[in-house]
Amino acid sequence: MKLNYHHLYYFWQVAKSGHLTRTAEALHVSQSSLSQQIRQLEERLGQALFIREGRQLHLSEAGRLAFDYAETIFTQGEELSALFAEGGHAHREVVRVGAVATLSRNFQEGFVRPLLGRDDLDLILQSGGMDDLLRRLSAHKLDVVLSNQPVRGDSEHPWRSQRLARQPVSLIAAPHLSPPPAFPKGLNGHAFILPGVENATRHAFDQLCSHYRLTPKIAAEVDDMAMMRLLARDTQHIAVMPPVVVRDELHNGTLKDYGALPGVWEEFYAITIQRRFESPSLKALLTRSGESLLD
Amino acid sequence: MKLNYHHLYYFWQVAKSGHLTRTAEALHVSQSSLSQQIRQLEERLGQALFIREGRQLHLSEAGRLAFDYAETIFTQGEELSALFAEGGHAHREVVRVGAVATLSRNFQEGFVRPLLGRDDLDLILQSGGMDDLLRRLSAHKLDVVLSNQPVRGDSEHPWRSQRLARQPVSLIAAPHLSPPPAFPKGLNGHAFILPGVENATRHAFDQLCSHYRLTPKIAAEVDDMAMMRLLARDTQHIAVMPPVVVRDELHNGTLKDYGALPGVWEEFYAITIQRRFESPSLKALLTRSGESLLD
DNA sequence: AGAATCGTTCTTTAAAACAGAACGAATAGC
DNA sequence: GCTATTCGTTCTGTTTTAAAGAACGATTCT
Repeated sequence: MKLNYHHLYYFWQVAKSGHLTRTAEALHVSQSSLSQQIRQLEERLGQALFIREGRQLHLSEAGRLAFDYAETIFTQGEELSALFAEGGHAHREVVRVGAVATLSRNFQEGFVRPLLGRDDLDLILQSGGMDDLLRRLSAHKLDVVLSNQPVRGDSEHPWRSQRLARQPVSLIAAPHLSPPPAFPKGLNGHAFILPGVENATRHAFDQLCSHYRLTPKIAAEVDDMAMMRLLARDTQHIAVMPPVVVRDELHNGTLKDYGALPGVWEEFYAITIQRRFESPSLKALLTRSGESLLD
Repeated sequence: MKLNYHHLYYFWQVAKSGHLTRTAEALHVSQSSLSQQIRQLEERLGQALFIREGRQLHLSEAGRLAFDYAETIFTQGEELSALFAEGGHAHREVVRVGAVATLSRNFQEGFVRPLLGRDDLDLILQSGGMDDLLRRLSAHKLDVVLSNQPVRGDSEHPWRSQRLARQPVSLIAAPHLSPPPAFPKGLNGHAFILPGVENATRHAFDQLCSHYRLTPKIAAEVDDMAMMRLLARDTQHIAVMPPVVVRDELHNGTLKDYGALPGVWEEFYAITIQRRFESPSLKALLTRSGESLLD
């Protein structure tokens, strides 16, 4: 015997207002019909949802419980309804990508590039904090989140982290620096622009320094890759970052790559929710080889 | 013209399996009936949900969209159904409290104390990280989250942060310490056990030190209040924390309160979701005066 | 006390969900 | 390449469910 969602809907409406008659008028049904169907729902669930006090209806504890569920159920339903109501035009395919704000813009662009030429779909790009993005992912407001670190999912939030690419991390600074910084010696006398301590790349860099007993001077700690790019360009300090971030500057000679750090990688992850039906375009994005994302 | 949830349910079931006939058998309805009602849903929404290729059904883009909504809708519905199915016994009132793991246990206990004696309700206490707890709050898995810092809600997540109490923060250490630590002088030569930098109390403490030009030695940074309690008890360092955390030790003389820090407070917040129907017991908890929570 | 309000119950009527048969198109077997 | 089978759709009539209306009882207001 299945749960009758129309009965639940009526219950939800009546519970919201607290009045049976008024709700009946609002829904254009008779109060008798409302009353009956709510009673049927109660019989189906095996418990009273309302406590009848005189001619007033109060939610029982079971009713409060059911109301909470009904709230999310029909909020979703009305959202769906509204989605199809607007315009009524056919739904185009849409891919919604979230990216942590600190991620390289070039990488983001590389990721979505195959979608840019297509006029048969809408691309939505949002940036934000990790927490915020994951919440939107859980709420099905995003299809994928790009991040530089994986997240482990649990039963409640079945996230899947998939490494898209890894990128060597280099010493990057103005050209013609003297003495030219070289790893591991030849770093003395230079100051560094580093990713913040939260960053996995920073962690790897610190370990590397510790191994070679280096204590580099830190000029700045920067989380945002776009910001780091600016600082590298406008100071004489050495930035530790993936070359992809400053691809343009390396190309036109504004900046110079002084060599990759051994064993240090910036990694890029795509975080998705396990869905039964993935958008085919998104699926294609995720199964590409990592290299094509970074050139 | 309202959305027909039973049609949506059939659509969901068929979309899951991809086969109309098999689904019809599983649901004990005729395939003609299924086919008809899915068609009615498509007419209602104004778009095809399935693309008929030969005798196969594939989800259209609109169908993918609808399927996502249906998934959350009917997952909720089945959860509700299961909840009432088990036992069938009357639902007792339940209050589910989440507390950030680093929060003082004594405070937590003080908060829920009025509920402990009552055998007409179930109390569920969960601890975890802030993100995790807020997610559970949003999913209606928790009724309230206790934290030492407020969160600002937004339209998507209408969280309400309510300050329950504020508590002076003291210098706490072993008794008979010489020289006895006193604020602001007399802190030299002592090492401190402090809350982590994320903590609002730590921030206030740092500002205070900066104002008096003190640079205290830091022996340890600890986020968890229970851990801090242990360290204060088992070392000769000075812990900066609210006395409520070590109420028992202060009482039996294991530890001593060397005085409150001016203007530094540990604050306690209750974070709730704006709900139409609050549990009356929870409501009572939240409207108590702050003092009764801390003694 | 009397009138009005509100939810429930009973009976009848309208609407829907449903099943079965016929149909057409696509796949599978020979 | 033909036939048998599978699978979704459409049309018809039947059954089930939802809805409306009237009568009722209880509560609240004046």
